[in-house]
Amino acid sequence: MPDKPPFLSLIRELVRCYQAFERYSVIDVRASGLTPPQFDVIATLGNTTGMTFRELGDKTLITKGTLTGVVDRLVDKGLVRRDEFPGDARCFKVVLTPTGEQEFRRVFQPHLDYLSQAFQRLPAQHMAELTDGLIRLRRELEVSKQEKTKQKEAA
Amino acid sequence: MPDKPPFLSLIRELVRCYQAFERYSVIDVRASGLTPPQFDVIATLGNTTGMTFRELGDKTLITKGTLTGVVDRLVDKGLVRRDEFPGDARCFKVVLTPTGEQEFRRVFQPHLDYLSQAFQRLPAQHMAELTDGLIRLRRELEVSKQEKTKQKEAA
DNA sequence: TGAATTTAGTTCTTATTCGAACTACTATAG
DNA sequence: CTATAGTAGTTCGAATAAGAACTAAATTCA
Repeated sequence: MPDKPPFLSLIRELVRCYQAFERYSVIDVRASGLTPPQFDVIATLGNTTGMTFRELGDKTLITKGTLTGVVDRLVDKGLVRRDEFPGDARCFKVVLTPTGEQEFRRVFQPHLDYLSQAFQRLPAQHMAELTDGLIRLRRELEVSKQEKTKQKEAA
Repeated sequence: MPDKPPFLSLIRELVRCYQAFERYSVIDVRASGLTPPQFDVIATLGNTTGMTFRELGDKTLITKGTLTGVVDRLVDKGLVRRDEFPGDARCFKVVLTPTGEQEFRRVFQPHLDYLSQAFQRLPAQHMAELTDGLIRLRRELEVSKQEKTKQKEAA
């Protein structure tokens, strides 16, 4: 059996580490009564004056078709509102309602505290190196994706 | 504004890096006519004599409820079969059909080649360090999750 | 100005995704 | 041997998820 190329190990560990994080995080998120995407939206809208679907989608990485449904359910729960967007009638400004603000304060900081517990035993130096490594890898992936997309468009 | 704790940057980059990888990978996977989970199942069953739902779920990280549907659709496509499992009437052995084997050979190695292109510019040393860092982080997350789960059970 | 193009959100379809309840079968304890 | 507990898959319900088609509004540009 030939040696496994190093990039396969890296992919494997990237995926497993991400999943381990999600599995840890979701325990606390679900306890709040919100789904992970709903939590993500509330967390993103907190301490802002609201934003359009496009902005919200860019930050949460939720595609617009999905975002419509997520926001709908948050509106049903009374946590979020679609406001007019002055100057562009195509847009909405998605804003936390007072109840939504309250919910944000109730769940956000505690969730950060919860997350921080899992990182306590990692030296800051180690975290910084890992962060840098991930940034570099992401750049490579984004560049490669650009190249592939261009190849497609050219065809 | 206080400094952002290092663990938040790390989380952010872990998530973004993972998503960047998925977005790059999925371009090639979709071109094969399979969905990502379907591709994952085919890739996992390739070069094996088949395995139970439980094994398949463990390897692909797909939960059993989801796996039923994924396997159903692969059966519909003629790529996979549910065989009897001798000795335990509760189990199936999920196996690639000859068409499935053919599909595996058609898509698997080319996908690895596709993936490897994105990693070409990263030094092997760099990949190895990043892999190690991810493993350490995953351990911390798994340990923390264990602790949280135990706390819940105790309550 | 007016046609063509782009952009913002919604809607629709198909496929996951998870958790929980359920069925059938197996293993274990007494 | 039998009541109980555990395991393997399926089914169900609610929520995502991506992409494509669609509507309405804004922008470009001839």
